[in-house]
Amino acid sequence: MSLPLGASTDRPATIHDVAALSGVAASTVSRALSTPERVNIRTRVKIEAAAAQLHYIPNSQAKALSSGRTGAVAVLVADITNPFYFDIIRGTQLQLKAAGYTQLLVDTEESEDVEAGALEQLRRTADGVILTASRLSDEDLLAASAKLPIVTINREVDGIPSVILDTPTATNQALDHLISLGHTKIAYIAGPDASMSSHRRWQALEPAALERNVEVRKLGPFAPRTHSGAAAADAAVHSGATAAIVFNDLIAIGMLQRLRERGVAVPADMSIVGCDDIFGADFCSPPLTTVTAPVEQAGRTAVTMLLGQISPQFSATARRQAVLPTFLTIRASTGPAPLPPAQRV
Amino acid sequence: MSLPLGASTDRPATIHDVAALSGVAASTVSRALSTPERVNIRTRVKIEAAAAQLHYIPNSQAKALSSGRTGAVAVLVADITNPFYFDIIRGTQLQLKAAGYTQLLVDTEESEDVEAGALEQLRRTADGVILTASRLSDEDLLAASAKLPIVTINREVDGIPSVILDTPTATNQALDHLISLGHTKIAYIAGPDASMSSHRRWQALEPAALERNVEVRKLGPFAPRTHSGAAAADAAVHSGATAAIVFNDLIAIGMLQRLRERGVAVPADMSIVGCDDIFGADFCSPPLTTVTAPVEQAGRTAVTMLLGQISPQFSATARRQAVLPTFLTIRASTGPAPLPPAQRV
DNA sequence: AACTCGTTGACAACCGATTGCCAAATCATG
DNA sequence: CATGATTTGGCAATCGGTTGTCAACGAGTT
Repeated sequence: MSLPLGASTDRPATIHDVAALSGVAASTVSRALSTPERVNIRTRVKIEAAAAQLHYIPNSQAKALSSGRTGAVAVLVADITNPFYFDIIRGTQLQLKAAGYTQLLVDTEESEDVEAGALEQLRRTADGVILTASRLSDEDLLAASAKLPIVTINREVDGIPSVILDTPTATNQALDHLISLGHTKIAYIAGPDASMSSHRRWQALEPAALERNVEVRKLGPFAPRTHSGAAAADAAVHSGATAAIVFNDLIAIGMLQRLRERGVAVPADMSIVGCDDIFGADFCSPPLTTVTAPVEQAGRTAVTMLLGQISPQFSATARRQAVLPTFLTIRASTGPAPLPPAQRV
Repeated sequence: MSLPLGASTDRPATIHDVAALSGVAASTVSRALSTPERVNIRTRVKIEAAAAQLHYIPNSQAKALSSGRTGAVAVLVADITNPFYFDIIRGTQLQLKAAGYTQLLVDTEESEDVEAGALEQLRRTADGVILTASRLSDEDLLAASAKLPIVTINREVDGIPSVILDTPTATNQALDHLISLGHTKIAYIAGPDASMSSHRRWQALEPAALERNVEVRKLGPFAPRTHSGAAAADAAVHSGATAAIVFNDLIAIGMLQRLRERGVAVPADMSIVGCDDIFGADFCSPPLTTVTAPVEQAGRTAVTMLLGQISPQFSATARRQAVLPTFLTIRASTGPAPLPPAQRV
């Protein structure tokens, strides 16, 4: 395809140009394009022809200014370079484009301040916001949602629609998996203190461990980066655990690297379970046993919910809560517990 | 930090609210905020206080409409989920934020049509565009650049500022590396036909191979995805090559997986060199020998160039061309060429 | 042909800023 | 103290659309 040249060496056509060319008023052009059924079919055809001829593209700024709707939805992520968000971004992008919306991607740099500031800005710029792993307090979130339609992902606040990836259930599955392999001393490598997901998993894990009569110790917090994996690995080894359930794959992969450096064999000496099943989890060494979540679907679902809030035309199918199931994917980073030193000789 | 609540339960403050509160005209408020030196210091203080009290945030749509500047820069990438772009995105995001600009991220889905359409749209929405790995023809690119400031990354067109990652030099280095290991039959796994980078590398590789008297065969094209790696691996094996220089790490990692499935040992039976040094290249198995490029810096440089075009205040430092050096990172996926079958027994 | 009813299209106000132009105010100077 | 030079501040037009209001028009009915 070729860019439409020729007619448009000058400035882009406005609605007035289209009106002049088709011999009607500007308002008629506006109506013909936004509510075609309220305009005579002949006039409409004439206007559409003129618009096509001039390559007319409505100015979205002007549209937003006069109508109050921007046609944009913001997606806030904590860290653009965290592969976990790729699929969210792709999912939202896909669904938004299909509905004729534009995606505004904002990186909050894992900072509450940046997140709050962006939210305030966005109030004018976007018709709604999708918040992933928000760092804000419940009160701030509620206050923000009073001003602007919001859907959260992996964060539950009463009164705010949300999409939750049910990782706690799967981490408990992971616990059973490890127990069945003979592990009795297990570490939980926690994520940032501000992370709801990390808390929820621990809250599920702790009672489950008690019930099954195994020891699970919480270590951390650790930043969700591969290089935090070194500290996490050292902590896990030092704790005497033979297996670790890790906040996310980024840290888990970092641990894999560190353990290899230290000569700790995975899974012979220590088993590792990650979470998220990000890009790379299947080809790291050894391939990571991890909790697989339908992340892209979470993005799509969040968009659907948000659009339901924003525009009545989508609201028929609108739910306000969704819990998406996850499952344990077993690869090669988990194996039988090593024999205790006493029994070795 | 807490969201600024209280005063703003109602709609956001406008410039008129600020003007009313401080007892001046709206235009004075506008001037006080954009050209402070042209306003009496006392008035200015009064206005600033009022603005702060009302949590005034200028409406960017209105600003764009009246001033013609949107304060946004679009970054077009072929595929958001390709890790190569992560660092570009991070680099541009960083630099744009520092300059007070907003980043508009657009996924062109590797499609020329989508790219052209987006460019046309963006003409009103963004002050400039950064194009990564454009699929457009030179003519279309030039036409587009006449309407809107453009900087390209990895694409050279006369008259358009560009940032080039000098991968051809490094792939030739890779060639020498392989030759020094004894390889004489080498495959070049090509990227999409529309990719300039792939062409440039081949154009450097072919004469170099001739000169060094080794055989380099071009195979492909292959889509820049991990799953294309399977076909690429099979093609490489079938060609009889003992080493492959691969268009990018995504394909290279896919090849690694496929080769393992087929029982072809890397690097014992075949050596692999990737390109880009993406996330995962260091922890795949075996870790990938690859061409490391300063991708994030490319993003930053592109922004600097673009801003130089857009606003005179940055133009002092503006260059119009930049070629960024890359280097070969040797990991474990390359090794000595296997002995020819005849010599084995 | 007169009348009603329902459509269709034009006018104008408005969204929230920027900016050119001019008048008022300030200040320095003779 | 009057005058001119220089600031400083306000009015109003403008950006490109949307949308409420209302007049004009055409079709259908009697």
